Amino acid sequence: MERLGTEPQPCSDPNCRGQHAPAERVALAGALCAARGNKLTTLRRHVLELLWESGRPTGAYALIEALELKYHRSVGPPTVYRALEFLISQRLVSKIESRNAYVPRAHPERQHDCLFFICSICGASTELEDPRVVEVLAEDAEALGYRVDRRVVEVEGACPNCLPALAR
Amino acid sequence: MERLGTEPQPCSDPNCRGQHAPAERVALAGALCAARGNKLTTLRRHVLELLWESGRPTGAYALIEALELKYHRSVGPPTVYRALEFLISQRLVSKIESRNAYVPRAHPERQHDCLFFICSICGASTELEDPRVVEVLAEDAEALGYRVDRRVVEVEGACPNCLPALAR
DNA sequence: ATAGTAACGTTATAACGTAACTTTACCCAA
DNA sequence: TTGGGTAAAGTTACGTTATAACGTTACTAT
Repeated sequence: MERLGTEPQPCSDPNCRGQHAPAERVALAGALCAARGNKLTTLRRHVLELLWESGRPTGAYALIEALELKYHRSVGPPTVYRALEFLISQRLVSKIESRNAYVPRAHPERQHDCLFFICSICGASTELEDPRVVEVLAEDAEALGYRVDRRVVEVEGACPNCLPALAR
Repeated sequence: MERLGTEPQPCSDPNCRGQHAPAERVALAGALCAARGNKLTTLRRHVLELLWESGRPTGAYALIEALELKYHRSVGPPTVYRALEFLISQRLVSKIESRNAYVPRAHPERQHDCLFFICSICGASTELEDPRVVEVLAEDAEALGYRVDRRVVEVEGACPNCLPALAR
């Protein structure tokens, strides 16, 4: 395995849910890419930064607008989609399929697929790792004779912040 | 609860995975709608029939083409999307979010959300019901303080039919 | 220098989905 | 039976998400 030296270290808590500053996240991402022999170019880093700063699943076209606003660079859809493709391949980002939107991953160094809770009121999402889900799906796949390549697990609902507002 | 009389009865096996003829499925769907005070109109029935006959997740625009071919009726996107919306509301159809495609549900009389296995080679999908997934997600939601409204669980992989072809 | 390659830019278009308004079909009450 | 109400479907136009195809730039390595 690669040595990270004095570079930023991943958080050791599987369910910390990303309570870290965007800059720290992006620095770790750069280190991970380098260790894997890939490049987190300026464009890719900008997209990742915007995702961390957004705080909620963000669409590709919203990213295009944000790139213009914050970094004064005007890019076409293919450019952003390619950056997203790269970030996803590096496990730095996941797509939320039920929203056609993208979120940064808190633990890019991990192999597992994530599980997402999405609040339909405020739009925020929470990433979670639960080996039980993986296990149960693996058993079902086994019973069906399926080989599993990828899991999409998204739970839509109301988050703890928004629930009280609903009761009112 | 409503009485179904001599009308078609749902299959009693939770994991039968829809080994029934499309016509039988559509008849059951009509009975269910009627019992709920809703109408499975001709258009809605045609869409449902096409989905059963397709055998794999099918996009809205593919349905539009199929409607023209099989029933010689030319419809616009809103018409098909409205039919799909109705069928989903009646639990007769689910959307596969990771594919932007639609599948008929084997057990429309059940409340639960389904779980789907999708073969990335042949494109076929398999519907499954697994209370363990629901339970685990409910526990996670509880821990996060989330209220669950809807679950999207889609597993992409290779089905038992296609796996052998891959090894070759 | 220059050839190879990876990333990015550009144009156009495909694929998916919906808003807003009109028309039709059907039911029911007077 | 006729008119009025309502649910469904038709129509037009457009918004949103994603990709194909091809050109350009920039770095790397010899």
